[in-house]
Amino acid sequence: MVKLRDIAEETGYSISTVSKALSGKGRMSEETRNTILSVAKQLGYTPDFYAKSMASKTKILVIGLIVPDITNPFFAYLTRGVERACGESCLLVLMDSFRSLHREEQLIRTARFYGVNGVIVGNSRVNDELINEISKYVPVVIFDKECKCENVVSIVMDNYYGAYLATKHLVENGCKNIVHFGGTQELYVSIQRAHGYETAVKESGLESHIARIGYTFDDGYKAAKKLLSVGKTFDGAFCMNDLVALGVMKAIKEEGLKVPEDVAVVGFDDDKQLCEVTVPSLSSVRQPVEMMGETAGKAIIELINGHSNAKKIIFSPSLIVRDSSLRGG
Amino acid sequence: MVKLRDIAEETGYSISTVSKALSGKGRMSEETRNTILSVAKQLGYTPDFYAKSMASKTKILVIGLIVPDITNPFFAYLTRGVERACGESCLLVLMDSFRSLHREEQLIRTARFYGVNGVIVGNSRVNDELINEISKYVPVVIFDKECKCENVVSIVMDNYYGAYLATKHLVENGCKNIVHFGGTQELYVSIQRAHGYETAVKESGLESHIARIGYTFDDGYKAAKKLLSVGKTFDGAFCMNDLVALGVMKAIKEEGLKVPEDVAVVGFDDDKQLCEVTVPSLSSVRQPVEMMGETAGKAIIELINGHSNAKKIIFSPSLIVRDSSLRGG
DNA sequence: CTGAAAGCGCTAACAC
DNA sequence: GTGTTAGCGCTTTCAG
Repeated sequence: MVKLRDIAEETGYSISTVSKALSGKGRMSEETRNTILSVAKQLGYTPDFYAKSMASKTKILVIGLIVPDITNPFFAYLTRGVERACGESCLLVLMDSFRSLHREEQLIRTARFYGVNGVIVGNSRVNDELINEISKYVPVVIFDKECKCENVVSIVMDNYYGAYLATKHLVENGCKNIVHFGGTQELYVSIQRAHGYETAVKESGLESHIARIGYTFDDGYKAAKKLLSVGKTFDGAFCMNDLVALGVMKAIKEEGLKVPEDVAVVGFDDDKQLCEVTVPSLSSVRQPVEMMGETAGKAIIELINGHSNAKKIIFSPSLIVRDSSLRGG
Repeated sequence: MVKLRDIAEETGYSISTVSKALSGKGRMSEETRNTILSVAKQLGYTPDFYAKSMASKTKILVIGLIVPDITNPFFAYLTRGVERACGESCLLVLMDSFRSLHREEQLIRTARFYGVNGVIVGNSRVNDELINEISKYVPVVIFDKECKCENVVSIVMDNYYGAYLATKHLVENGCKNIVHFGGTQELYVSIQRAHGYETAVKESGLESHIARIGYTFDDGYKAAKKLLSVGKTFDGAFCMNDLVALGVMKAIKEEGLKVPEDVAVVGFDDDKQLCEVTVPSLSSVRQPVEMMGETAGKAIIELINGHSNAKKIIFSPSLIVRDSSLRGG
């Protein structure tokens, strides 16, 4: 690697003069500067980032982002939001746990050793102690989890309200018999969504029926198929996520029923790619993921800079109505 | 920030002893080590990554990955592949150009200033000169582009062959009148795919009909709609990508035709989420994106370590047959 | 306008 | 076993 000393030797100037010429800081004759610049270029000089960071007071911010799966659109959008917040002034180190809890813990635990000034944890299943522990060393922003630690801000979505919105919408579209195809019980967001659904259903004087299934297309398909096969009919379906909703829709169609005429369907997540591409297009509860990511980025930067103002930021979902739930009249 | 000196002062040992205790390198009494370790913990010591990297011979590798859009599944999978190659020993700095050519150039040009030891450019529209220029400073791996520079390895997909495969498959399923819903002419991959299609069609004694459209669901929908509305019928459609294919399928259904009975459809990219979720499920040409990413990661590591063996690595696509193109008999 | 010297926080020979 | 010393490559006073 060519370094300042090489340029200094080549030009006959001192290292510090070269440094100044390159950084444009000190005052010097045009000639000197030009000579140095051209020699630097000619030699193919690249400043040593580490040496630079160490010597100068003002270091560039490095943000670590830990996600369970970058191929999941949710986290891809989250990442993009964080990137927006980074702008030109921060580096983003991406760490993927490949859905392994063990690896996620490992990453959270070791991130601070890699020059990372702050860590954003997307949707963690990790226990609070660990977060608590590492937040002593480095600021943390975390998704879908509350944490009372000093250096932690939580970013959460009002899942309850999203579910409530979706269910009410089904009611307003004339559904009398709404099934919730929900997630497993251990996940916090599942519980919240189920809760929102129940509230809305009861408020409307209807009965609640929750199918605890899972998160895949297949889960939705099988559950709906089963229900329909035993003659259990329904005219509305509020689903855990878009994939489940599509599975449910497939089952409905196979039984000769029509969406939304016979059964109105609403999903969750508003994966655009998915929702707008199916026939009929799928209504869904939209989480402002990218904005949440951007907020997370800004929050971590503020934490790093020492003026953290928030502890918890709550985002509201909105309902995107498409064809799958819209009944004329 | 607490540093080695603080621990040294607190324990009464010297800085170097502390360093050795923490790194586990030197030999010393258990007692000394334990004292140091516990004081370090108590003080909340985190090693300075930059100082460490600079002082030690063996630095951790940092790979820069430049993508146009992380929310595009293609690049998400690419990223994941690179991450796999990184393992525990490399850091991945993700840089998103947000589809701005200007920003992409900027990123390519400045990446080397951020402690990045090698750069992977996913699908660049940037001209060769720039690549040429920066490859003098830092090793580069680039997608869908050939480059004869010293420090560059190219990773390419055989788009021609993929298109050929898909078209042949349609022919074998009895299609006599196959339309190619293709991309714009300026993109290299579009040209290649169109070429593969033409070869297959001519080989089979059929006529070629290429609709140069674009890359979205809407593009596909409108183009197919238009064709069908002027009475131009076809019984096979090979589409630029999966989104276009879904658009085409929608148009076909709206005209009262059935897929695959009346028109067989094949997409490109094999976006699983999309292909398996539609009715009928969509046949598609699969690019081994994640593996390509992993290969890219390995290649850049090899380049950085000085033993680059390859200049160009070509991947073959495969055809994933689902319901949209499968005719009984 | 230019250079000498100190120091960023850490590692690694080499002495004691 | 433990401490001394000399850097890593750069920035930044402070002299000249």
